[in-house]
Amino acid sequence: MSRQITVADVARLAGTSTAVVSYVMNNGPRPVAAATRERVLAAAEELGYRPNRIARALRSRTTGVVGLVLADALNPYFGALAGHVEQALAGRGRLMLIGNAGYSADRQRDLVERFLDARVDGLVIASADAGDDVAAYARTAGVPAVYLHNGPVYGDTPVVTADNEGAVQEAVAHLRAHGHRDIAFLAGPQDTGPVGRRREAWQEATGGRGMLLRSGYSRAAADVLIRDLVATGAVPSAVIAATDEQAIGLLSGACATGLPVPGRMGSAGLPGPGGMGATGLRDPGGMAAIGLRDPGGTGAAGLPGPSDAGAAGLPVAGGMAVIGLDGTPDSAYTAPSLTVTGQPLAEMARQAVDLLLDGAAPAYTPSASLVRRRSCGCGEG
Amino acid sequence: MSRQITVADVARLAGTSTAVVSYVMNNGPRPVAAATRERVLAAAEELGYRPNRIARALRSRTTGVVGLVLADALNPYFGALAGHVEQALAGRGRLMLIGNAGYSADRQRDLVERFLDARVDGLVIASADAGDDVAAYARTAGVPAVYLHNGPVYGDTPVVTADNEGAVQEAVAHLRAHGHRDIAFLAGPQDTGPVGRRREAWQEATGGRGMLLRSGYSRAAADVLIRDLVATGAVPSAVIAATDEQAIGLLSGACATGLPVPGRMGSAGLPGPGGMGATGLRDPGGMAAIGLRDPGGTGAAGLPGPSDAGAAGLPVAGGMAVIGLDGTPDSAYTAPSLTVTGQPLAEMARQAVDLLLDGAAPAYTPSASLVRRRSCGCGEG
DNA sequence: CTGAAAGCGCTTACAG
DNA sequence: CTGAAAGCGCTTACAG
Repeated sequence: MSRQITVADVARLAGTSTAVVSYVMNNGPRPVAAATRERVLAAAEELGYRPNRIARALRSRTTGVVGLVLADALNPYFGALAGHVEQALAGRGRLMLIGNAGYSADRQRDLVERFLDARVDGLVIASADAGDDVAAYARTAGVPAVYLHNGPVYGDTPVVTADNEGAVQEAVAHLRAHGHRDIAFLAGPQDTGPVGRRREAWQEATGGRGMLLRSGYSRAAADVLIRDLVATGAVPSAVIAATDEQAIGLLSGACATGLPVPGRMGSAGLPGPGGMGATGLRDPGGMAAIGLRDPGGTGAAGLPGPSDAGAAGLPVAGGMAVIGLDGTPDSAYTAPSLTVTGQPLAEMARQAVDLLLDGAAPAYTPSASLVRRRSCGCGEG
Repeated sequence: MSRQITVADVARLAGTSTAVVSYVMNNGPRPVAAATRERVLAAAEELGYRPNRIARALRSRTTGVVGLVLADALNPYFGALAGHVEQALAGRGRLMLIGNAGYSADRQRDLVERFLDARVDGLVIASADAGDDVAAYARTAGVPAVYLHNGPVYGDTPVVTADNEGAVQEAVAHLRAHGHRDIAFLAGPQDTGPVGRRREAWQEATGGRGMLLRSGYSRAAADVLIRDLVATGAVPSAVIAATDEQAIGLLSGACATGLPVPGRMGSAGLPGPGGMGATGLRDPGGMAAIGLRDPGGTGAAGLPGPSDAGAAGLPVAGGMAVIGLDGTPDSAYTAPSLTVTGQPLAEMARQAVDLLLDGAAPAYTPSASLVRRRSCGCGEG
């Protein structure tokens, strides 16, 4: 390839100065006569001139790049969030550097350092529970930062989140409408952050009735948890999972152990809409009906199957309704389809980007509205 | 914040020149006396000096940033791939710019232009079927590029992919071992790229027996497809889905319509391991046994349930075994758990990065090995 | 409205 | 092994 085309080349061909070329390319900060402008544009076009963003960045101290730090790049919730942030940034002419902290506070800190070194114009932190106030640290270095999804309780960095409390209230009310009285909550291992706020909202809405369950945030962790509960016969009749990942793990473990979701099986036992949809609303008395599952015979495979749990004669026999609180795209195509309170991820991403770039405080907290599908006991989907 | 610390500040404090500071910070290209080196390091430490990467980039024409173009950032397969590329890049001290083409050739082209403007040191293209040879275009501008997962058939840009043919052969052999003779294949809307190679491998391995199905690459598309098939009674007894997304959509639609996966139901009808695992291998005669599903009663909900399809008297009644060909992390926690040929995404990402940075041709095509779970008819998982 | 020139913070021949 | 100086390609006071 030949030498790079520079402002000097364009200026020469247009018969003007480099300053004017710059004014034209950037639409400012000085006005340029229309005729001159045309000549410059024509020259740039003819030469195939592309401004060197690195040189511009060095001189103007702005790179047009924003860094995104993700708690867990492999988690579809954060993955979807990243996609929306990239979109919002692209709409504002910015490029996005991405880094995965993998739930490590050290790695998160390290990532922030590297982004600062790369002279990003700003930082979006989509963090998990742990870690120190890296956004405040970034501001020390003169780089604006916002938290998305979750931020430290103290400190004055703005945080963009969905309406966690409202989401939980909707979920609780909906399960109540299905006749559940005791509604369990599946939280994280420890829960500061949004999961904690969701748990508190659940406690408030239910008066502390119902089990508090905990597992890691992975599908695997929730899968193991529900298998254990099935084995001990302590399965709740309804559970709100703090995250979709956990809800999906619940569904997976339930399927593997033969625990029906959402509700009790019809006598023929098929988990199709015929068997479940028609009996979606339970007897509102509260105690889940004890359904007959696996009446002999087929449970002989030796795995801890449904018959084992059923034989214990515990409430598990009625099955388990599940609601997830994230509303990731994945949740629509689980088996059964997952009822969620859908967080408006695109809107949250847009708010975070506007906040970062304009300092515009979000006008409202985007609300998460209930998406009724099958796992709660509704017949749809 | 105060003025930035520069090489000049460090040089002054260390009593040396800026050239020597640079030599120390970069370990070259000239040697530095140990004593001088110590003084420079101490001065840098004392001042909290952080090299300005923008200035370095302008001068040395290398940014330490690599761009990743993704066909679809919201697809977990590409999401997982992105995570691994970021990891591999971080291991080599590089930062990653990410961009989402959203299956649009135009947007992909645009992204490449912007990354080139940002002076990335290299480009990794994880593209879908469509689009022109953007990697060749990048090389025109002097920027190396590699394809990951998929690349154009012609042209001399290196492509890193998994062993698609081997994966399909394994999947076919495994379904045969389960007693299936006619094995369907779910391809994309059109299939150049890896999906096409997978389809061809299927055709070769099965001699063209079995249905060729097509749907979009989303879960939703495969979900709709299987619902249609159930409605018309044309459900294959075994299907290999070109992508995990499609396989998951199949599972979802199957659950919604009451179509059992993987196989025929035991008489008690529970999809637990007891009902399925014990009868995992079908009668090897070939024709799937027609199981009795939903023997009256519960199918009355009005939705197109299993009884509707079953009443048509077609092979669907035996249920459907499913295998996915990607092996994304998601696939382990579907309901039922999805049997896949697991692509070694981390290894592929590493190969692509090494190839890009060192020009080192991969020593081998990473093979995709079968992960047996439940959806194929195995009792595990 | 336009031009000549300084300077962003580095790296790198070049000369010693 | 070290130093003085040019120069990467822009933007931006400053002077006209």
